[in-house]
Amino acid sequence: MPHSLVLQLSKRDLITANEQQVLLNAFGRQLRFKAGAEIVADGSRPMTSLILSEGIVGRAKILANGTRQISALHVPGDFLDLHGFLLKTMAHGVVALTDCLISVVDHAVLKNITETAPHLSRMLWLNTLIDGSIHREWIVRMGRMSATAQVAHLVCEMFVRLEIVNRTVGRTFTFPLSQIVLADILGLSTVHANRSIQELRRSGAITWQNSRIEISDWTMLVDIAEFDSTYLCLDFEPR
Amino acid sequence: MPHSLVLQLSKRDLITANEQQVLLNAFGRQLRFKAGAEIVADGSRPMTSLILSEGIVGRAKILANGTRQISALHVPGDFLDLHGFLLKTMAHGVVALTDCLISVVDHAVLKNITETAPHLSRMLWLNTLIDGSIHREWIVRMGRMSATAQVAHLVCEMFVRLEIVNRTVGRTFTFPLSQIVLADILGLSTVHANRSIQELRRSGAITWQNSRIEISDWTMLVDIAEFDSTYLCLDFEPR
DNA sequence: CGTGGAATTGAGGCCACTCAAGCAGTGTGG
DNA sequence: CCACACTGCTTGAGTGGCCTCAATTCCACG
Repeated sequence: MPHSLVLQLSKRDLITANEQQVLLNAFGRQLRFKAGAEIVADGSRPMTSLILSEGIVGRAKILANGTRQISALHVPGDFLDLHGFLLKTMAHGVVALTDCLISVVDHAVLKNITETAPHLSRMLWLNTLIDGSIHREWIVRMGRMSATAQVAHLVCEMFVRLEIVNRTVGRTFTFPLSQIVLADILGLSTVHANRSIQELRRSGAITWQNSRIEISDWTMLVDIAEFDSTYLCLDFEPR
Repeated sequence: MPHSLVLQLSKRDLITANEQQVLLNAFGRQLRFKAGAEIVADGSRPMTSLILSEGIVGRAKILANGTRQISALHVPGDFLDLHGFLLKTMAHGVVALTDCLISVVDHAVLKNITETAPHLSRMLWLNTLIDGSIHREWIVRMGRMSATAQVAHLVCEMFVRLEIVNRTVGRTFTFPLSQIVLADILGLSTVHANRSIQELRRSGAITWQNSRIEISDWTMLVDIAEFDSTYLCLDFEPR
């Protein structure tokens, strides 16, 4: 089984054997983090970028009043801070939401790829563009959708993203995030996140218990969420 | 005066005379759009990317119930859809919020740059990474900040971004967007956007009348907005 | 069997929403 | 030159979604 990163890239364009080799050679040491651990500190200037191999990770920002907002969610195969390669200074923290396994790539190696492997560089660029596309969708979700629709949208997105890296089984997947974390993703209070999840359950589109989500009615779920997967860039084509 | 795009890139790293030439040679024909015009359609597959020379542009998505959410705002020197180069299919529309002047770059030319000019390619990549960084900040803003703080944050961001491209005069700048558009940016109703602006005016941090914003008390404004410019990537350093 | 974290429920309040009307500035046609 | 539309800003009133605080239940685990 290829690494989830290769699965993700190969979903969007052909990654040659040679390019795969370059990528895997770029991987340095592996790190493990416990759920709740801070992986990259807000304001830091990392010299490496991180690739998630197992677990779920969030990009988070803590506000003055102590509240937290999670601005991105990551599944296996995602880069956690590829943007740090060029942005240099982190404007948010990166936090493990479950136990995680992570691989490290030196920025020097990334720079070398940009100097010698144009197509692979474009695919890494694409990786960050998909990040951005997801961000925009979240902005739309947060700005104009009801709490219940937001939950539905998140479930749709997670299902599709996890399916690409073979972390779904049929119409089900495990999603071991507490409702406290969910609330920080959706920009809601814990109480209201809970009630919104309940309402979505009552709709009959999903069942969700003990970190296990089953999509009982995909059509209904998509309808509630107004979900259109275009923003996830799922087409295989030359880039 | 160099083009605003060069101003923006040169703020973050040295752009050589040769690189500037490559960029300006990439510019194709110019287009004009009236305020309110659709520049790129949601779902389309453009073969070019657009650079804004004059005016203000938004990336927007219309929901089923007819409401609109603007997920990004663009000032002169910004690429409007550089992400379209690799994402291929637009997952949102691009709309002129004022009268605009725009330059066109063929994707083929961009591809050639990625094949032959690694550093310039990284700077274009950086451009899209800053986009993404702004998206994340907006998510935080929308998820966890009060309406008034949101307005304050937007004013801070717009001031800094416009200052880089010389569109500010002292502590003032023109911001010719209606409150209807403002509401679509902030994810609020028009009425509440209006009341939030009024509250910010009452605080004494700004005056805002007839599309002209003056920042009377930058420190107070930053304080209300919890504004930290790190996410705008304003440091000049090798990338 | 006690403990602690997470999920759930209840009650009350506030922030933001909708609907609707009034006002001000600007452009247009008679 | 004025009546008039038209658009955008402002205000009022009433409603509802989401919030806070607090208590209770549930469940995994030592």
